[in-house]
Amino acid sequence: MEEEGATTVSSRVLAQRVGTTAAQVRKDLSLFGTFGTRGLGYEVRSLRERLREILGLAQEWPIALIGAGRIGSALFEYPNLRRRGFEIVTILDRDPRKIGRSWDGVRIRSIDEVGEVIERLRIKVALVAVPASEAQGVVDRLVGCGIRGILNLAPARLRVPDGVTVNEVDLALELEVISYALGARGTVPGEIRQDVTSDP
Amino acid sequence: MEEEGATTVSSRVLAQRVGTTAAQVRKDLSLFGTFGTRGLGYEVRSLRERLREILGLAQEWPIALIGAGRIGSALFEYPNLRRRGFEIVTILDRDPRKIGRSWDGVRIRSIDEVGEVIERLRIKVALVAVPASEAQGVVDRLVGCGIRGILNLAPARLRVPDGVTVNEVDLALELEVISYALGARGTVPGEIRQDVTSDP
DNA sequence: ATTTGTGAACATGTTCACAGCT
DNA sequence: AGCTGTGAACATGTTCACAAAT
Repeated sequence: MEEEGATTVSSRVLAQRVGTTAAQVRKDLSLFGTFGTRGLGYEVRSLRERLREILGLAQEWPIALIGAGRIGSALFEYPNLRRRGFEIVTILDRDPRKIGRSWDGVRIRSIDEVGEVIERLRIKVALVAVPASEAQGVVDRLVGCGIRGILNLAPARLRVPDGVTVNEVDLALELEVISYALGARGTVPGEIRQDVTSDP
Repeated sequence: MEEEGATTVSSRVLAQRVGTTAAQVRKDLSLFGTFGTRGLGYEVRSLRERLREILGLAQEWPIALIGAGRIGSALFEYPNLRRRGFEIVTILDRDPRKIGRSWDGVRIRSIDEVGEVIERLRIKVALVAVPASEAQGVVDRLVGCGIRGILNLAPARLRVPDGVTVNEVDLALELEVISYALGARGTVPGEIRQDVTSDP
């Protein structure tokens, strides 16, 4: 909206863009403080900036990519990560044939170097794209080296100590959700809503 | 559990495996019917079978992959989809250099053939892996041809008519969730819980 | 006139705790 | 004795509706 030249925006318009209600937007924002001006709405630039801070996105996040297979490669090339402030700064694998190669200037290192690299590059977050059977072992090493957040693409349920955040993305599971939604049950509660209800 | 030879399982054990509580498991199951035997628990094989039916997973789902780029390629090679009952049976792209090639015996076709292919192969679900700028256009065509479910990997908010299910996977967003969780706020409400609470 | 921020009302989701069955 | 299925109690999340601010 900033790029579109908008200087101010109401909860109603925000809600429309995002697929929720105006009241919801206001209540959600209110949990973090007071952002708007009554009668006017929210100042786009300052709202954006405050939200970036709340979400921890004011900084760039250096990311370790674990697994230089096909999925790892697709992730590495995925331009959206960088655009959104996440930069893959190291790639780790255990296959000797891959170690030593570079992707776009980023060297693929041995997983054994994980401790050294993570410390040197101050990495806190890792993208795990290894086979499911290796995922828990890799994650244990990562956590041991001080990684605090993990985005896991392997279809494996990971066990991590308190204080480490894991986010799982399982594409087969997402397809299963669609499968259920298409069942002979009509519209399913909990389905993604695309329609906007707004204040009366 | 079936492979492990278990013939019967309690809500408590199911809950542990899945990261929730025994009461939650029982309540959730009860919404779909009555599956267990008091005093004994659930019969593994029959529970599995009933759940497969409820989720619509008793059948194989033929899937159309839209976009033969890097992400599309990674998805196509991803063995887990097939293992979980989803088989990519056609690949559509608009790049003439890709059309006509085959991946592992599956021909890449022009997106213009979408209607014909979807009908012939009885495809109801598509995996959209095209650039964000093209996503809405592609989805409109898919919906026009009778696709009922879409798993969207492009970071674009899609508008679809009622009766079509869309599921969005946005990796940058998942990293943002981690970014927020790592903020100086301690443990965050809504975070994935790994600890199991069970009935007393 | 317009729009926020927020208690209060309402709705949905989770846990408790126990009767009822094996 | 052990475990399910489920109302009732409790907790969390959403919407309403309006006073306060510009």
